[in-house]
Amino acid sequence: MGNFTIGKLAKAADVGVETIRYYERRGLIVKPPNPEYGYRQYSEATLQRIRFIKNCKSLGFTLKEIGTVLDLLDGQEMNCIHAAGKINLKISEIGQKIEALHQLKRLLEKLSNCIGKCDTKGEAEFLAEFLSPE
Amino acid sequence: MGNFTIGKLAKAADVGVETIRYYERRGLIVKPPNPEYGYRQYSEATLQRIRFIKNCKSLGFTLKEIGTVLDLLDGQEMNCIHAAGKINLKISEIGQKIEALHQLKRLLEKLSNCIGKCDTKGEAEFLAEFLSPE
DNA sequence: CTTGACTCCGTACTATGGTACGGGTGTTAT
DNA sequence: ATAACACCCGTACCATAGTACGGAGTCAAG
Repeated sequence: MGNFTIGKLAKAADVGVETIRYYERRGLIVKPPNPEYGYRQYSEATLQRIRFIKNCKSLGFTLKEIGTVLDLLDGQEMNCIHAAGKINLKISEIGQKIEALHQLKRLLEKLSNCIGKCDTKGEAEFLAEFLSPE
Repeated sequence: MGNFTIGKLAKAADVGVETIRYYERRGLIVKPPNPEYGYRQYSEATLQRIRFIKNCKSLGFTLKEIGTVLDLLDGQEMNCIHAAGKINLKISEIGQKIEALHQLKRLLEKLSNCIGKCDTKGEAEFLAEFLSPE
């Protein structure tokens, strides 16, 4: 266990084989060295990395942004103060996304309520509430 | 106030003029009717719509998804039960995104802590925590 | 009443993030 | 041992979301 060929890894992470190769080309995951004989072997850690990338992507981060976060996690950033700054920036960015999602959720909940009551409200009114929630 | 030419609107929403035209082509915003003479006039409501789209995009939604949400807000979805189902689906999707962002935030906060203490942890360890947070 | 900035519209190009293809080689199930 | 299937690698193609361009019309300041 914990050893995959590229096809197994792709299945486990639920992405295409080509996606994995693409991430290797982009430097998001390391390509295991070409073995003396047989196929490359991928580790559990790589599987986790791919899942992480998928996750972040669905949250609106680009592969480039994800790459810099991975570098931070890898401890590739040698300058500690610089790294800390980047991390804190990301943390506050994430906080903002969370807040925006909460607003969006409240908006849809309100809409759901109106539909339940067969109440009708204009779209402009809803968007106004979204943009300046009370 | 509340009346914009396309250029003013683009500036106010902080997008390109071409982006607005693109959204019109995609049907995300309505193109004001061609006036007898002169330029089209855009309303405040359109500005809000574009800001909404920008916002949702940064949260990882595609333009297609955003379109269906806008349709719901517009009350275009005639079948109430169907609409309510879609809305509730979106709401739970958003809840999941919020949870994922919280996890990611905790992960980076932990990382930030380790850096503060000049403590070092492997990337695999961090990702493992992210994927199965205690 | 002209000149410069802006709009209109169609078409073409770009960047990002993959996805598909094809020819060759390696592996495995029967 | 020989299909049938998986991997390797390079290159080409694709969808999404814009971005740029060119030629014509429009507006508004001096």
